[in-house]
Amino acid sequence: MSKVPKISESEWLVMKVIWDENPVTSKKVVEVLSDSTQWKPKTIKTLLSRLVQKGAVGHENEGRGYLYYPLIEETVLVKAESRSFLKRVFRGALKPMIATMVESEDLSEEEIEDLKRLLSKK
Amino acid sequence: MSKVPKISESEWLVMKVIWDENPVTSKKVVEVLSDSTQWKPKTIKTLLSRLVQKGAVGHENEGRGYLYYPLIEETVLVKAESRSFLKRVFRGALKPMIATMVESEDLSEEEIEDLKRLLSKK
DNA sequence: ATAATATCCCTACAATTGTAATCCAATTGA
DNA sequence: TCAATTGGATTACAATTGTAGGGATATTAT
Repeated sequence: MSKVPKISESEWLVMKVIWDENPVTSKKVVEVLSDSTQWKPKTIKTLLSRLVQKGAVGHENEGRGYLYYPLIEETVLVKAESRSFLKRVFRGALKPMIATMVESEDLSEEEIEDLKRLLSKK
Repeated sequence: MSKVPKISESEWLVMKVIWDENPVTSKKVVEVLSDSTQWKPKTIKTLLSRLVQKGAVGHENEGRGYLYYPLIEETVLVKAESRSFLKRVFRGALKPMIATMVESEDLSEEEIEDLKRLLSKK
């Protein structure tokens, strides 16, 4: 049944880099995240190790270090998180959730059309 | 600017009871949550205290105990959480989020119609 | 060849979270 | 009236999280 590990807020940022750059060295992860965070390289290494421990990330040798790659697909984690969020915040009710989001965030004309089309297909 | 406090997973369950039953005694909160969780009354008391500390809940005297009431509106907390979720999991992109949710959750005919109408109004 | 550097592994340490138990005062039931 | 119960305050304690530092080792620059 392969449980999905819990990924913390900070770990999510690291996962995103790993999904985007797959496979990737820690050096590269540090580079990418140094743009969007204030984290010290050591902090990023710690997060990487924790993700490995959690089974979310794997690695193979590449010279002196590792090449990291995801062991969990982004879509799988995204779905698990979405479901948990939906349950926690909206008591599981999808419609109010979408309504809230659509009200409070911005959508372009085109996106609205796309979504309507998507709904029609259901 | 009144920052929105961070409410943990378990605390959310308590908040929902407080919003629903506002105002409410701890006894009542315990009653309601005993149906949906395995928590001991003491655990629920702890969560209540933490919510008070965080400024999410207030109380006034009522006999030997307190009457608890929310200090933060549900919509405010819901919006804050939604935004943070959207950013963390979907990199802030609303359309993919809705697409994912619509794909993986169930919506009735009617809900789909409602949503289309809602989108049309935007 | 040495010194500087980069990687990993291990350790650190406070705050938050989950999950209560203990202690004390007030209330209530016998 | 005296004991049992209940509610709140305080304390507990391990796991997770945020945020690194230190040490060992390999690599690279001089």
